[in-house]
Amino acid sequence: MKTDTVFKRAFNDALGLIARLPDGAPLPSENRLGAELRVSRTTVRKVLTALAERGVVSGEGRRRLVRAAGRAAVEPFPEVETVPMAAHVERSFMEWTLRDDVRPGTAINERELARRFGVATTGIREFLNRFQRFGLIEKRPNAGWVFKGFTPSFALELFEIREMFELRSARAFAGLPAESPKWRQLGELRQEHLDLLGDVDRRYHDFSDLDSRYHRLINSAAPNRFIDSFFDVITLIFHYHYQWRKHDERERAAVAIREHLTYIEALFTRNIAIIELACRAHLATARETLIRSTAREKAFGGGSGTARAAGGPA
Amino acid sequence: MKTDTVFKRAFNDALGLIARLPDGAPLPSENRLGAELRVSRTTVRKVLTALAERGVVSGEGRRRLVRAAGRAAVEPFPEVETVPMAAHVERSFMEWTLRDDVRPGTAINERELARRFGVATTGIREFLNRFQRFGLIEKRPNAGWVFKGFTPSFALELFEIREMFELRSARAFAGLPAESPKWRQLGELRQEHLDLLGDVDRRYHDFSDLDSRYHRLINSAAPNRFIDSFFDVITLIFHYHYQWRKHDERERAAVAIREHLTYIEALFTRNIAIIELACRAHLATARETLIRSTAREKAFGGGSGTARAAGGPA
DNA sequence: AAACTGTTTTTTATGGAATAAAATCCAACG
DNA sequence: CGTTGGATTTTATTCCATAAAAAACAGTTT
Repeated sequence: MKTDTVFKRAFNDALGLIARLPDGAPLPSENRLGAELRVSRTTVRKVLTALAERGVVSGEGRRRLVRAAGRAAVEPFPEVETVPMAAHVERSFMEWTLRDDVRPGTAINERELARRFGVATTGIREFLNRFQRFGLIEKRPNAGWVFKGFTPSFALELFEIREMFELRSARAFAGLPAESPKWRQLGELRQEHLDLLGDVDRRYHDFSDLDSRYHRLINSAAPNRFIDSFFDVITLIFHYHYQWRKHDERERAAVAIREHLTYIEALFTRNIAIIELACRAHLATARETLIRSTAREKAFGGGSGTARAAGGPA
Repeated sequence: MKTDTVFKRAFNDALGLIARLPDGAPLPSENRLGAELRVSRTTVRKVLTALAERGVVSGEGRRRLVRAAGRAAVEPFPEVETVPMAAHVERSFMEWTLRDDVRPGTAINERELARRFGVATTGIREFLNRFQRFGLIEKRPNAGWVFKGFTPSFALELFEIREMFELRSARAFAGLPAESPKWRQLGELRQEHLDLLGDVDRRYHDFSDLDSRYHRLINSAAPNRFIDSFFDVITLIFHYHYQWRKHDERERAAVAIREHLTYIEALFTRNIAIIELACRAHLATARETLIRSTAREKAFGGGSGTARAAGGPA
């Protein structure tokens, strides 16, 4: 059966929305709410019914009002029930590979993962098919999947492409006309970097998101769907990687922020040679960090997961 | 239920194998047959049983013999029953978009495609999830898929990446040591090009495959999973594109072969500047061909398929 | 008429079951 | 002892059913 995470997320968001309205205020129209909550009217109506049942809104049809009295008592749905299955599976999979230190070459068993993650095999299959493009798994028809692993060669291949793409985008960015709004956005990001650097001891874990937004801005100078798609790979890898390798996290973030700032200044000069220098320097550091971490993963023992040997049929 | 295309394909291949053996010859062991037919022993045994039923082999266990008498009478399974569902869906989808001239922005309806292609919706979903990375479709959660189309911008973005990758690989190829076996392979491919050019009037449709093998050899000089994956996109697009746009096909193939030959000679010089020149020239021609064809597709009317408007929920 | 809500239809997401194919285990043969 | 074939177990593929969500349709109200 389809999960109702969409409804539950929308319900929770609606609670937040209502909290900002005064007692007795009229509710926005169903269409407006739909746009706000990013769901169809069907789901909006379901949310409204649920809110009415809990006494947070009163009235019917066009005459629905906010009831402040009920607001405090209403429990939102627990966070876990609002995450879509696809996201849950992705997260579970990445954590499985990282926590259990799954070895390169390990066979992936659909049924076992389904059991482990608490979903039907269909969900696993769908995830694996989508995830294939990330280069970490490989399909052997009629014989399952193989986990190829966070190996040093994975990191090297990833960064070879990343460097090509990033240099190309940085050059495109430098060529943007002075009146492009992207220069302003770049300035804003510079400020965000400075703010984060000033408070890096407490907020270093915010860097992952800032990093992604920065590189996304650079890429947006000359959009290309294949580059965007590749950047999804980077984002995913770094997201989980940062989450998992806590060692020296603060220090690594601080270094990266400073490199970004140099890179940003370089962009403002619009001098290609200077830009390439800053860009390459930053990517080299990032590559070293990732490679060091893959090597470490390999050196450690462990590897609990499914471990059927992986070879062709026959 | 799982299809038995693997069995049927193996059965047909086994018939071909047996045709080459003399009457009364002993059959290879089950393991050997499995390796030959590229299936598991389970399937080999199923094939052997089927062959025995049809009187093409006699005996049991280790004492199975070829019976020439029966061979001629045995019908192989029809070709269609030997193609795996995934391949069938892919082909149907590509033909659908090309033949019906599906417009950019058209919503893709899982059920309708399932009916049209004669498979369950699961098969369509799986295909779409895998196919997403090709950049021709896009998913809108809970609201289906959109066909983004063979637009000129698709062709431009495709070729921007292709050029980056191909130049990089060509440079790597030029740097291979003289004793690398790839130089010999390159020489063999040069000969194949010459052969094909000599008989291009009859064999121009063989170019698609040669093209793919040639570029794959170049890429193999410095393997990178992301480049290999991107090359799958190219291969698919060109495969169907060549199959569908028959106009000037012979002429286009002849031009491309000549460009390849120039490119190959350039590689043998190992002079980077010359190589880049030849490579860029070839890619420029290919890009023009593809762009011309996308423009044409857009100019024509038609667009029969599912045509629900594509927008976000609400 | 435009924007809204009530109702119905269509479509997607997900679990489950049945079968093909692969993998494994085991006894017998050479 | 290594290889082969027979029997069994495990796993992947595929179809189907059902609930959630979106979309379309049809009146109402302002």
